[in-house]
Amino acid sequence: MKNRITELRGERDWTQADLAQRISVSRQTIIAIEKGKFDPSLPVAFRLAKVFGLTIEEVFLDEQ
Amino acid sequence: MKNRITELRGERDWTQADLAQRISVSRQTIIAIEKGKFDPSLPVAFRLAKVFGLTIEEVFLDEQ
DNA sequence: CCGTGATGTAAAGTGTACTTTACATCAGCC
DNA sequence: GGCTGATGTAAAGTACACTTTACATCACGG
Repeated sequence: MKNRITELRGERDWTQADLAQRISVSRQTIIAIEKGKFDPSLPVAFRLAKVFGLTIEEVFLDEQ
Repeated sequence: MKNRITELRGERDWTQADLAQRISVSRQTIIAIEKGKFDPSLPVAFRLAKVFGLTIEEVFLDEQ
């Protein structure tokens, strides 16, 4: 499942460590999600959408 | 994380087995999610929202 | 009654989300 | 050249999402 996290994070000039702290996960988790190593859990997905002020559907691409 | 799955499934007169089949998970997974035993993964959450014709935010309640 | 369908519980196993720690690389700066 | 910050990789461990199988309960129709 693709996502726009690297892009959205860049727009806000946040480092991976910044974002990790904002949503209470480790930096490794951010790296893994950005690199597509795995999908976040639903609660983490909600926190990511919220921190960017977007909906989950706007952050994660449902490529069917 | 609360969800409206039991309610939405009921409105459509689908059994747990029906819904499980439609989104390609086991019936146990539906039971566990309805009973709040755990949250679905993001891909399963997307499939649930899609099968109900709603957004993830409309199916899952982000109680902060 | 008895059978059937829908819902539920339990347990054991597999895979994945997430953590912590440690180290590598690369760019920019002084 | 050496320091620092940002990004990345790797590995080991924990917690949780999901599966399969098996069995219990309860409502309903015949």
